[in-house]
Amino acid sequence: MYDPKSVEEKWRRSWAERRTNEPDLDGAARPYYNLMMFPYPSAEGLHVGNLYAFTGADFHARFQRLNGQDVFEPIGFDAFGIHSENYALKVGAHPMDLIPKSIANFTRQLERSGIMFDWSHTVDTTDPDYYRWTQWIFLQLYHAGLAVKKEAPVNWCPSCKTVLANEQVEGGRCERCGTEVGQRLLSQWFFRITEYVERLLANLDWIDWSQSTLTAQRNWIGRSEGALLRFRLAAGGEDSLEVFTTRPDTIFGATFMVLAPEHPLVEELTTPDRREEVESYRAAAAAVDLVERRKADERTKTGVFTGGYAVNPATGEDIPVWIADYVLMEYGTGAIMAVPGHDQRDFDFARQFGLEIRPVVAPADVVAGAADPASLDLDLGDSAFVEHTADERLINSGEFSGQVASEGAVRIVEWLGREGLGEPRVNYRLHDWCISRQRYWGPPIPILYCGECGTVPVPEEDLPVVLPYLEQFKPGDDGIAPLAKDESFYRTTCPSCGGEATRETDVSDTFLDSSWYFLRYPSTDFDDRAIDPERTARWLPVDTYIGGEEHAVLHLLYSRFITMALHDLGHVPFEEPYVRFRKHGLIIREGAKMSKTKGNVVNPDEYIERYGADTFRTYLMFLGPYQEGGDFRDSGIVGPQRFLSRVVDAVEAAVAEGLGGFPDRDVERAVHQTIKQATEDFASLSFNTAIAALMELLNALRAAGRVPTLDEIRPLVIMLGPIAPHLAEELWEMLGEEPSLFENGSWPTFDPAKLATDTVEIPVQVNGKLRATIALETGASEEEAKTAALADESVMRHVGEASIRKTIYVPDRLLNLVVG
RNA sequence: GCGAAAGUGGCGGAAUCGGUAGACGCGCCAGCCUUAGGAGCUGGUGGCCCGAGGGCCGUGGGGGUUCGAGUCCCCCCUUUCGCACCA
Repeated sequence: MYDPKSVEEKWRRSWAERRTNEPDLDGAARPYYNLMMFPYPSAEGLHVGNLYAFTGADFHARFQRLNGQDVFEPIGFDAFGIHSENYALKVGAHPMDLIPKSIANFTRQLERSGIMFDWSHTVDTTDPDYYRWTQWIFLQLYHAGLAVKKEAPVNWCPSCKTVLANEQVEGGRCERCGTEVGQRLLSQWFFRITEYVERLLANLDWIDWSQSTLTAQRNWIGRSEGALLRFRLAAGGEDSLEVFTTRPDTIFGATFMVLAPEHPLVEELTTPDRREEVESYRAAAAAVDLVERRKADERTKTGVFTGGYAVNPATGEDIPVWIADYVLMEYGTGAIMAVPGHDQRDFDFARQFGLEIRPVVAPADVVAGAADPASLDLDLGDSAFVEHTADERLINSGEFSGQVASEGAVRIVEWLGREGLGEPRVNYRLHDWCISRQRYWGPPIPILYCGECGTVPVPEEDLPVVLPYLEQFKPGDDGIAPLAKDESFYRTTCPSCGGEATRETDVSDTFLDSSWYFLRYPSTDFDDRAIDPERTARWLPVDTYIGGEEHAVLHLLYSRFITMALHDLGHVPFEEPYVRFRKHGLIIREGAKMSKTKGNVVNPDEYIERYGADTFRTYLMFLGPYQEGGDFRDSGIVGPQRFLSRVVDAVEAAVAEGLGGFPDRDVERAVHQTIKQATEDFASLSFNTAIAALMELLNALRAAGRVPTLDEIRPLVIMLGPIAPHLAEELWEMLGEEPSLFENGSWPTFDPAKLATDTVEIPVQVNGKLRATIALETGASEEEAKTAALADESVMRHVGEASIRKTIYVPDRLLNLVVG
């Protein structure tokens, strides 16, 4: 009789007493750091998606443990951020009161889940003992010149008079009041992640990560090679327009220029007669929020002519300068040379406003048939010519006409370079990381502003800058950050001159909290240092990190950057934090995405209460391939439940019978086969097939009412350890072994010799179609196989009178007779 | 639009150095046990045809390579996820 409740309670208590899950952080001989993404502790409690992620990571951890590793598996809470703050606002509570309750609830749920967390090393990002070190990291970056203040646009709700995160803007409107959102320029703190972009990119070539995650990071970084070109203004003067282009070969086709509406030279270029129109266009562009502005969709191109001209450095022609919102200030230089012949966006724009379209690239065969490539009329039809071929040629491009385009590009840049009008340039999509948040629920940025000394970092010994308990933490009616309303917080004295100073009132981004939490876990015992050198050297970098793909870019990229920066500053001895990263899949329910509005969210508590944590774990990992996710169907959970209960029956029967050894060769082979299969599956995180293999073994051990021997069933019990740890521990004890399984047990090994069989069943095909299966001695020769096959009635019937033209024989696998 | 992944029984899913498609589980069917069963045990279960010996079809669709294709190649369709006017 299997009673999960009592079994699980018994072993939960035993593990806590024995400190089974707390490795010796200073003395472990084979340290293995198994990390999972720490959760945001929502008030709703633990989501099954969290548990799915953690359970898979725990399967892996326990497998490593049984293989002799000293596994460190910590957990913590990512509790700062807009999410908590908004929830608190919604329910009319204070995050400082709410979060501890949520954490307590999460902890209770996690403790019942059977995951081998080391609860003596947890982290809570909202704890001053944690965020003092988050602030310390800010200071390290500040002193290294990697934290700088600059102006940047933010979303702004004119009704709520507050800054909004991109996620808070829905369809161009404020998610709270429905007012149209605009932009505002604000001075904010940035981390100069772009300084590290080449290293962040280069290391992707060797870190062992899920392929799709690597690709996502590469795309996010968005490296593109091209050139920076300078266009003088036709009106003369010092200023010139700089553009980034990946197609410098098309410069002869640049018939106009387009600037982002916010571009600083718009003012200078605009002629008096155009001023009114330009101003109103700029105002309209500023009224569209950042999110909406980027939604390409079906938006038709808009723009206005500034009245100004620039000089195309290749043709020497004056070309008109326009502004349009399809050019983004934050990419490249915020200005483009428009080549409507070879860029669809420019083409659309030129069509819209009747601007000249001049083709300058053509397929090689077209050029070959032309008399003079420097003067070639080409009809583009309804779209720009953008298809790239290796041999396409330049046309209508002066002395470069007729050259292969890719070579022409190099020549043209060289040519312009001699005039000081251009140079090769690599551009990135990645921007510096804005860490300022004009909100309440985050760590205050440790900076002071002094009338005498200017910007002053808070001295390390004054950390933490404690976030005060503010009754009114709501983002203000006046656009001022919540902390800016608390005089007792922001009024202070300057540590360098002793004069009056004010504190920075923005808090930092949650992603900063999570960018280093894994560095803290092993060092939580120390309150005089963030990262203990010895502990860090022993346990880091992380051996395996498992998490969701939704963090493929931001969190994983930011934490790589912070680690790299700390490495350069001498705080950690490695520059990549996660040796191995594996993404897990997403879990859906009954074929549909889980959501609160649909009311189909799985509440782990209910299932654990009803079936026990072991059954729930087993089902979560059985329902599909871990790295791809799966469909949680209530009807499916009884499978694992029956399986575990049959394991109990089998072990009880084996113990009652009390026999050892391997009396049955086929069963012994099945045991070895299963060990092989399960070992490989566990190593590759294929937990669903590992569980299936154990089910198969159990079926074999119990076939036709047989009772397994103790030796037959012991490996099964051990391999059940990572899957159903409480039950495996109970059965381990039942087998007379010394608890804990995870301290004393070791993963079984298989004997390749025991895998072999005397005979094999192989399929016989005639002309590729299966006609029979025959039993052969293992390793039988082709002749023997053929003889046996031809003795088979069904084979003979299909061979008939025809002669065998060809025989394909794969020993122990297949025989195919080709007749005709 | 770009990028990534994926389409297999009634269902969740196995099997990809090309070699017996459907492991394992759910469900379903039959039988056993039981006063009873939303319990347990045994066996069966891709579809169609059938003269009961077998035959044909079958991994989103269409072509191809091969003795042999779920697996490799080309074209198309669908779904999911990420990015999205990136110059």
